[in-house]
Amino acid sequence: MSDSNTADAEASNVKPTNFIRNIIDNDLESGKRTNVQTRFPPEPNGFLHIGHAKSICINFGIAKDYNGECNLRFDDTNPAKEEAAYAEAIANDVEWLGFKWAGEIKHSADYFDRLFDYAVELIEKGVAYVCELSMEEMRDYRGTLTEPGKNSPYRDRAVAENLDLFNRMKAGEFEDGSIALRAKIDMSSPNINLRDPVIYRIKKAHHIRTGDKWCIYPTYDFTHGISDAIEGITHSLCTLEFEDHRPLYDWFLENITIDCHPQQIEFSRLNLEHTITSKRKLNLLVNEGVVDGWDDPRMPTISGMRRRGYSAAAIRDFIGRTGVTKKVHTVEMSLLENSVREDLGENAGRAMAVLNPLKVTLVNYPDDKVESIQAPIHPQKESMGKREIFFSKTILIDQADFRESANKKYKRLVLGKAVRLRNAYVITCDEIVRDGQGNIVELLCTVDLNTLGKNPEGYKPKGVIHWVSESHSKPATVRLYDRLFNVANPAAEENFLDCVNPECLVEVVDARVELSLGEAKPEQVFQFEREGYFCADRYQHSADNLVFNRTVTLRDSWAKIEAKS
RNA sequence: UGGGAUGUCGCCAAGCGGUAAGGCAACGGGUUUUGAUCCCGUCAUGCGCAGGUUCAAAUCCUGCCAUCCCAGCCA
Repeated sequence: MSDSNTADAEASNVKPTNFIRNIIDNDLESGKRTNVQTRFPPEPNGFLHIGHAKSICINFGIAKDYNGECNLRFDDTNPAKEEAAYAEAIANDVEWLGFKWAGEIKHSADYFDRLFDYAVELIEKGVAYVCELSMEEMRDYRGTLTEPGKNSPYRDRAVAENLDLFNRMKAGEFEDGSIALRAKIDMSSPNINLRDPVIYRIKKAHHIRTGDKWCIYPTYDFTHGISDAIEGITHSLCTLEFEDHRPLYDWFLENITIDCHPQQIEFSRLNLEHTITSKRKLNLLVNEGVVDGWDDPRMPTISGMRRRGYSAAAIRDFIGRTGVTKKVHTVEMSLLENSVREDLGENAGRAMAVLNPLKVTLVNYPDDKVESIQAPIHPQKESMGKREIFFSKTILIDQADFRESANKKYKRLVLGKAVRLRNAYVITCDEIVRDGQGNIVELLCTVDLNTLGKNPEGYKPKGVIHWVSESHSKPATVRLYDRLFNVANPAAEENFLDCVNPECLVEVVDARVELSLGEAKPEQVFQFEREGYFCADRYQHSADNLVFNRTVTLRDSWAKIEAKS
C-alpha cells in the first residue's frame, strides 16, 4: 500500500506507445541520441491542474521508461506573476503524484547570468539589437497575419551602441516597457514569432529567486530552449501552442555557442468535459468564492483532486488511458471516474454510513441486547481483515431505502415485505409510525434471528440495504460533491460562471456512520456501501468531528431503471 | 485571408500499402448478503469529402472541406 503512491510501483507489463515514444525509439536506434533527458517546466503562477498532470506523466514517465531522468524546472522569467508559495505547492503536487525529479529543483533564474552572456553574443554577432519602439509602435511595425511587418528604425544600430544600451538596460537606466532587446530575424516572415521577437525586457520587479539583482528579464522563447540545452535535455516536450515557436527555439540554439540542441516535440493538451483548465478562470473561481480555494475538492487541481479522494495512481491511470497525440481532444468525465472507481474498488475499505437516517425498531429484539459482528473490510479481499460492527434493537436505515408500497423492481424495504440488512439479519416491516404531519418517523420491524450468515427459510428478502445501530454510530458531516459545471464545455460559454452546477456540493450534516469510522485518519478512503467512495477530509476531519468527502458515487444502474419509468 | 497543425465508432486511440486493435460509454445476459464488483455477449464492408495510382489504399498522389493555434516587452 505504501508504494502504491509512487509511479515506480506501476506494473509496466503493458508498454505505452505513442508518437513521441516512436520518435525517441528512432533517435536511439539511429544513434542520433544515446540517452533520454526530459523536464517538466511549470511557471510558478498558479496551482497545477489535471492538464499539468498529463505533462508530468509524459515527461517523468518517458524519462523513467528510457532509464533517463526528468528535471523539475521552474520557468520563472516573469517576476510580475510568480510567487514562492505556488512553487512550493507545485513541488508538493509533483511529489504526491509519485514522481522524483533529478537532483535539485532547477530554475530558469539559475541561468540568468549565462542567458545575459548569450544575449551579448547575439548582439556581437549582429543578430540582436536594442529597440526603442514603444509597445504600441512595435505592434504596428509587426504587421498582421496577412501583411508583413516592417523593420524597426533601430534595427541597424552599431554593435557597440547595442552593447552599451543593453548594459544600461541592465543597469536600470530605463523604465519598464520603454526599451527592449530584440532578435534580428525577419520582419516579413509568415511566422509572426520570427518577426524580431523581444528577448529581454525591463521589469523592475522583485524576483522570487534572484531578488532585486536584475531589472531586465529574458522572455520565454529566449530562455526556454537555452535552459533545456544547458540541462542537457534531449527531448523538450510541450503543448501544441508552441508549435509555431519551434523555429525560434531552433534559431536561438543555432545562433549561440552551445553544444546541445534538444528537440522540441509538441502534443495536445488534455481537455476534460465539465471542467476548466485555464489558470485565469480557475483563479476567478477562487477569487469569486465559487469554491473555497485552489484545493477545494471540486477543483480540477492536483491538490483539489487529492482532497476529493482521487489517488495519485488513479490519476496516473487516467492519463495513461487518454493517450498522447497531436489531435485536439476533449475526454469524457466517465473515463476519469472509471479510473478512480477501479482504484478505489480495489483499495478502499468498506463501511456503512446512513446519510438520511430513518429510525427502525426491531420489536422482537431484546431491549438491552448488543451483538458484535465481524464484517469484512473488503468482501473480495479477505486479506484486508475484518471490522467490528454492532447490532441492537434500534437501528437507522436510509430514508431512500423504504417505501410504503412499490413495484417488484424496487429491491429495498417495503411495508409488509422483507429485506436483508447488510452483514446482519433479515427484517420484515410490520408498521409505519408517523408524526402529526403524516411524515414517516419510525418503522416497526420484526427481525428473523435465524438469518445471520444464512438465507431465511421459506421466503426470500427483496434486496440488501445498509444500516447502523443508533447507539453504536457516530454523527458525521458528509459532503456530496458533483461536477462543478453542468455543461460539457464551460470554456465555450459567454460567462462560464453562469453554468456552475448549483448542486456541485450538498452538505449532509446529520449523517450517522458506523463506529469503526471514528478511527478514520485524514485522507483515508472508504467505500460507504451502496453509496459511493468517500475520504476523510485532509484538513477538517478529526476524531471528534468526522468529515467525509464523496469522491465518486458507485455506478448506479438503478438510477437508469428509475429514470426510464 | 498569411503561416503552423489536425481529421479512424458517442468519447479517447492503435494502425506506417495486404484487407479496421484496445479502453471508456452504451446495450443485452449470468453470478452476487453492495441495484457495486466480477463474468459473458453486441457495438466502424467503414477511416472528413472527391478524384487518381496500385492486383491491393485508413495508409501513396491531387484537389477540396472542417476544426484548432499564432499579430504579449505572458508562458
